[in-house]
Amino acid sequence: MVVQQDPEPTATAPKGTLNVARWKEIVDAAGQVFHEKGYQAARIEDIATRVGILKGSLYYYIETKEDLLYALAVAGHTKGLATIEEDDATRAADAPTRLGSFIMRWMAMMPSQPEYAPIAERDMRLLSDDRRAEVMQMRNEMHRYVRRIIEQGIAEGHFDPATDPGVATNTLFEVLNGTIRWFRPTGRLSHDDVGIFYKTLVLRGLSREPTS
Amino acid sequence: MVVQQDPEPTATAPKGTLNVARWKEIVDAAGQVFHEKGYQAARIEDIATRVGILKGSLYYYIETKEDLLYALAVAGHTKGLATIEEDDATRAADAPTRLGSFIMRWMAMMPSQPEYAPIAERDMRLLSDDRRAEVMQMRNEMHRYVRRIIEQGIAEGHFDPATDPGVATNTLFEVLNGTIRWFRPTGRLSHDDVGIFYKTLVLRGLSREPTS
DNA sequence: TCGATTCAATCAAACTTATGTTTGATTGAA
DNA sequence: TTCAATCAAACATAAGTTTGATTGAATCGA
Repeated sequence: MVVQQDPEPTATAPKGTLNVARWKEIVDAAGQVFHEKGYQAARIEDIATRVGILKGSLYYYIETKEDLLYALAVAGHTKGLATIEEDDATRAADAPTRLGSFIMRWMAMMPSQPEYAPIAERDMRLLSDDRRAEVMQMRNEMHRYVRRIIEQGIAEGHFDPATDPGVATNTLFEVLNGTIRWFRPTGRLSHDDVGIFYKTLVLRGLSREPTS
Repeated sequence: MVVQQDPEPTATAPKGTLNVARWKEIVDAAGQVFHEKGYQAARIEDIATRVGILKGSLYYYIETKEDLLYALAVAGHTKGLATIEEDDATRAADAPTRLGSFIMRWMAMMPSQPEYAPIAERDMRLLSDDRRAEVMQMRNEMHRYVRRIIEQGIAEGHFDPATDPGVATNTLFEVLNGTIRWFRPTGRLSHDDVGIFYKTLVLRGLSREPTS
């Protein structure tokens, strides 16, 4: 049975009411396993075992392994967009304030988002064309948000006018999402500490100060 | 037959002289295919076809698919370390100069290194323990190099003493290597342009200027 | 209250397919 | 004649997927 996140024309019709809690368990487990091993190396069996059922039983919830990648991608991007939309507090502020706030909010979101991990990787290529397009649209919306802040900062005179907003946006997301590749929560530093570093690095980095 | 990059105790003994040019073709092709599809999704057949032979014939050169990943990882890291060791020109300079030079040299290296791509990814996990340890050692050496420059910069008073050198090093490599995930050489900007952006971003970012 | 019925959820096992790998034959230049 | 290099075909196996049976709690009818 398929959980219909939104209407999927060709998907098998639902058999009835679902165990939504179980579905969340499964997606969480998939997020963990994908994070540890990467999407392709992760076995359906790994995920099933983590949930406590047999691999075949997973197919009561999914039609294909890719469904799990898709579910995680949508969940992660949805969370990302939600994080962006909490912007109210600084919406009217200047670009440095808005960008700093965004960085801190993004980093605050990460620790609760193991699901987010896989979407920061290149596994998106493995989604079907339709699904990838859908996810990419969400991704582009996030990028547009950051890009506009950077453009605003240039227009305001806060940021270096030599900055290419597109390049800067890509770089910022690489920095933020790259965190999952090296950060270990057991270490000395918290996500928040790292966020503060990113914030000062980026705000100074984009400023009009001479480089020396 | 296995190309012995360095003594591998348990590897099958070489059958004789190798066609070294062909071996390089194969590694290049593997680099391209891995870059496009990722290591696991890449089929041995894709690589063979690109070289113009049948997939079985590849096994004249390798023992296992992982050999190709390993060869690329070693080649990429070797190139990375070589890039670092060209440091002579700025070795005695101050940290900002050295770091800026490193960033520019690194970016100059990238376009000629499709082989480098996979090592920037998380596919290293798929190497055998021994090989991964070996590659990680090279990686750590590169990180140590950057880290020392950052520590030097703090000691000199050029860089913000609040900087955690380890975090800054990880971040810098994420920025540099993240380039391969979004950069398209067909675009308006060159690797060099991006390098200049990175350089000013990082040097300003690590400086002691207040953030405003 | 209690037997019958239903159906979500899972099991157990088989099936399928892609693809990495092996093998023995072949080619063609030196 | 040799042997590096490749072919052609078969092989092996992991892992995704399918299928039919089973379980057990909730619901229902008498």
